[in-house]
Amino acid sequence: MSARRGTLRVAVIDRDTAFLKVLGKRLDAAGWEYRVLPGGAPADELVAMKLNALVVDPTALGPEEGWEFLDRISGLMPGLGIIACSTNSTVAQRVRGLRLGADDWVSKPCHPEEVMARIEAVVRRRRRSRPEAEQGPLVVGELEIRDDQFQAYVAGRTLDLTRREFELLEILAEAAGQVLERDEIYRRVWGYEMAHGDRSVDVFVRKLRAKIQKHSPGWDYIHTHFGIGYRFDPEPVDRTAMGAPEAPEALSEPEPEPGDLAGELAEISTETS
Amino acid sequence: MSARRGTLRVAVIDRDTAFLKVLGKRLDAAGWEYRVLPGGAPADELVAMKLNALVVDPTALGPEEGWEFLDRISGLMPGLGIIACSTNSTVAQRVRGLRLGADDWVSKPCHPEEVMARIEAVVRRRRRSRPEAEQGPLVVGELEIRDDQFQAYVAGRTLDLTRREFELLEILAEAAGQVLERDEIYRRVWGYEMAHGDRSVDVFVRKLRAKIQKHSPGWDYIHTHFGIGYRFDPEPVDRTAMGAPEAPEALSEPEPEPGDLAGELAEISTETS
DNA sequence: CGCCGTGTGAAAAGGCTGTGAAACGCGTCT
DNA sequence: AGACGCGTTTCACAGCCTTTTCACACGGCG
Repeated sequence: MSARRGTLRVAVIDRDTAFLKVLGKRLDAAGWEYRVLPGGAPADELVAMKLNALVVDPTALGPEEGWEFLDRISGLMPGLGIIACSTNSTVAQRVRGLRLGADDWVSKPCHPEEVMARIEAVVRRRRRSRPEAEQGPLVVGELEIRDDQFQAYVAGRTLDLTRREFELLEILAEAAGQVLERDEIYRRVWGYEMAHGDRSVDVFVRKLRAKIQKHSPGWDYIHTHFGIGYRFDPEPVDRTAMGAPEAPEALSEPEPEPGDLAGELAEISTETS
Repeated sequence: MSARRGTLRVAVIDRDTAFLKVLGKRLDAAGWEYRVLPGGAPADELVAMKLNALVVDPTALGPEEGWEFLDRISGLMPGLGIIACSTNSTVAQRVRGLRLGADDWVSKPCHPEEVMARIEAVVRRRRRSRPEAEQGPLVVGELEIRDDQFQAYVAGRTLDLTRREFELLEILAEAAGQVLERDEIYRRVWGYEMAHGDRSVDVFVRKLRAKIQKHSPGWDYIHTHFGIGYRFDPEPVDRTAMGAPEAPEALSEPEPEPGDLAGELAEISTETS
């Protein structure tokens, strides 16, 4: 996510000036990028910030709004580390917060160093379980996706993706092999709930496909799952499917052997049927 | 990993009997599988236990051994959730533990419910970040049902189920062994009340049967209960019941032996009588 | 034997997606 | 201010896939 390795991008939602001051100093010293938000921020804004973690005092948002926020934000941004941090919390509150999606809950007063260690632990937990180096440029098929550039490339040439196009591609590529529902895609890219009948996802998929194919024909990346959504999976385009009437069994087509994950996944796609 | 969904497998390394007793009671109540280890256990033994999480009091292992253990085990089993839990810890100790690889650090005395909530949070985060790692792709008979793909497979080959077909199969398979009434099936798949005389469920059961049998003949999965509904139960097809004139006694037919649960249930079904 | 519930095949209806283009919002340049 | 370029959103329509409906055959059950 972040440019440098070891540098994290964090947002802090709190009004506790003393806490903010002390924590801010430490964050500066560590060289982390951070931003303080006085109160709640629009969800799509938080999505756009590409955060690694979020430190939030639920009580700063109001008695009920805090819980709603935890619930909503954890659903909207899976992968974001959420550390709740409040004064005078009860066991029941902490349990509720953790169950709603918080990854950790620290009781104030607390040492900023410990808060940072817990942020690191939460973020590390996420990265560690992704064997693929997540911080490096993601390379799939002929595509190279650089999050530090907000751009994708093929053979070093830029695809000229717009911001939304890039974010859509990023979301899809990070969940490569997995089928994502339209609603979830919309929620994670646009940051709010999709209205019924909204075709934005479809339209952007089309634009993405066009730009990708222009630079990397010979590969199919985004597959449609009828009635569900889309799946990102780079695979060479199947030439046998083209209208060549002559039986081409001589040239061994890439028959997906059982047990081969790529092969399995390939057959799910709509165009296979 | 674990047999049932929602069930976690945990090991606790501690000597604090009071803590162990209280926590154990809660773990039992929640139905989690857990094991208490008095002291350190060989690393390979821990690996073999296929744990979701590990609760450990570093001080129970000795002044220095605790740190070494955290370091070693977190490196050895990335993906394992590690919750440290000790009395009278200092900020420096907690920071050190978290940096060494612990995912969370709870200070005793603590409420077992909070410990469990924190375990859940740690495991949840690990799972969410590795979607492809099967969080339980429900395997029954020769069938493999993957909800992250909205598809079912036999020997790695997709059944090409449509969305409704998949949802029907999922509902049935999750209630494997018990008979579901048409009304309930309809309500859970379609989301609203079934109109009188609606044959949709029947039609989709037929489609499902066709697609399943095409890929997995030799097994019966969906059984009809006259006047009631359907029951999902994978069982080898009974060749003796077939009116096949050619004597196939050479190939040993899988006779459902008495005492076998699947066999017993089988006799309830319509076609058996 | 007759009734009712279920299996089956196919036609009809409905919904979903691909696609091109127009409309809109926004910031920049002249 | 107005024109312009750019990116995003909305719209309409065609084509295809899915779902629903229907008619009929079959089989259990009283």
